[in-house]
Amino acid sequence: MKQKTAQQILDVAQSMVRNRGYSAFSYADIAKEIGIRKASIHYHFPAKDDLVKELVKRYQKNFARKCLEIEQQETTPQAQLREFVNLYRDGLQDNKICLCGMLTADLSVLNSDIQAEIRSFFSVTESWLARLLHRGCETEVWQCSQSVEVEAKMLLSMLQGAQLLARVAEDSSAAFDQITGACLKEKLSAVSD
Amino acid sequence: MKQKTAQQILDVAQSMVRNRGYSAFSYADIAKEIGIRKASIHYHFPAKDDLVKELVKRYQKNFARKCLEIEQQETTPQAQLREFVNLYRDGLQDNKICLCGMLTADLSVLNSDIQAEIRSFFSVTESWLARLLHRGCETEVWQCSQSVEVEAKMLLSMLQGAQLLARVAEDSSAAFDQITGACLKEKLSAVSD
DNA sequence: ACAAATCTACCTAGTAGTAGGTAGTATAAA
DNA sequence: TTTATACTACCTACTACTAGGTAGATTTGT
Repeated sequence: MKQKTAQQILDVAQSMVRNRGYSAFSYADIAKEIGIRKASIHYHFPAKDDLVKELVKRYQKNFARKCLEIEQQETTPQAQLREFVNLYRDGLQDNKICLCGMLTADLSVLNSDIQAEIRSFFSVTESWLARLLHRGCETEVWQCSQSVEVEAKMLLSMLQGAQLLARVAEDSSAAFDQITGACLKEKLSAVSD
Repeated sequence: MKQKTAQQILDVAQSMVRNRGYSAFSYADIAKEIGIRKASIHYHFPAKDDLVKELVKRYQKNFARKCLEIEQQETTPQAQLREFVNLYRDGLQDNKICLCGMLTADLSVLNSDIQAEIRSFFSVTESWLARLLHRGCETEVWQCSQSVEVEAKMLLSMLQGAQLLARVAEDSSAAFDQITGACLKEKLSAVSD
């Protein structure tokens, strides 16, 4: 039961950042949502930046865990790529985008500690995706016209952009699927499922 | 000379929104930058939302004009696509991204008027790009595996995402070029210039 | 003189953050 | 076993400051 409130604060904060961004949520918002006082949040996270930094760390940890789970499934690279893309569908129907995607938009108002944390997130994710693409090329499941690193950057850009553009559509998830589906079709000529 | 201050306000506001986002700039920031008082800004734009709405309208108008200029150049579709992508390089070195891309991240804190204005921007841009792709397909300059509309959405996503991800790189413009360059290579097998 | 534009001076409501206090719980000493 | 100490997790009540916004006087251009 220990640290229950702290977790709750992080959960609510994450939801708010993913929906509104860094500058558009306050300790008062979180306190109201949970039903505690602002000061209690300051007890767990002295400053807003402490909270957000912790948020990014936790997010990266969870994301890395999900990636590892995908990696450990004994399926084709195509299926793994599809699973990876599916991670980005999470929260879309509630107008939430990737925490780090949102914070990248807010990057210039964040302190350098958090900036570094965000950079790290993308760096790690990019490497993971590049490794997946590399496995696909090695097993000749698909061919990579350019370096897997650049291809990974491209895919990541497309995913972040698709999340963003999905927000302006009536049905966010459907819009996201349309865009990424088209991209997957190109990357993975024929997918079974 | 009429409306000189209003233009100046819009210019500074645009720069700030593109850099920090909607919630992270204030009338006080603009006033300080220009060297006038907050109240003077309220004279030209009674509420923040009036200012931002005007901002989006002006942005769309300028963007549409640039697109028209590209369209009227008597070059290949490839060159026009390249020119279009180049529009998205503007401001990157100052950590600025597309105004509407940024505001899409802030979408849930914006009023429905501005939301509609942003939706319109993407709708128009998407149509323009789809038409360009269509011309390319018709003249058999390149082949479109899927509908030009979906292809346009995909490209737009990639551009918005590339702008976002470019922010976390040391050299934003270079990162942007790397990502989009790879994408253009795929789309435009061989480009002359 | 008139009107447009800008000013000073203010308001209300919110922001992050702090000071100090209070239950309840765990630990340690007598 | 009682008592003293300290810690966790919250609270109320505040500070200093910033937000968007307004009223009304003053300046500026025609």
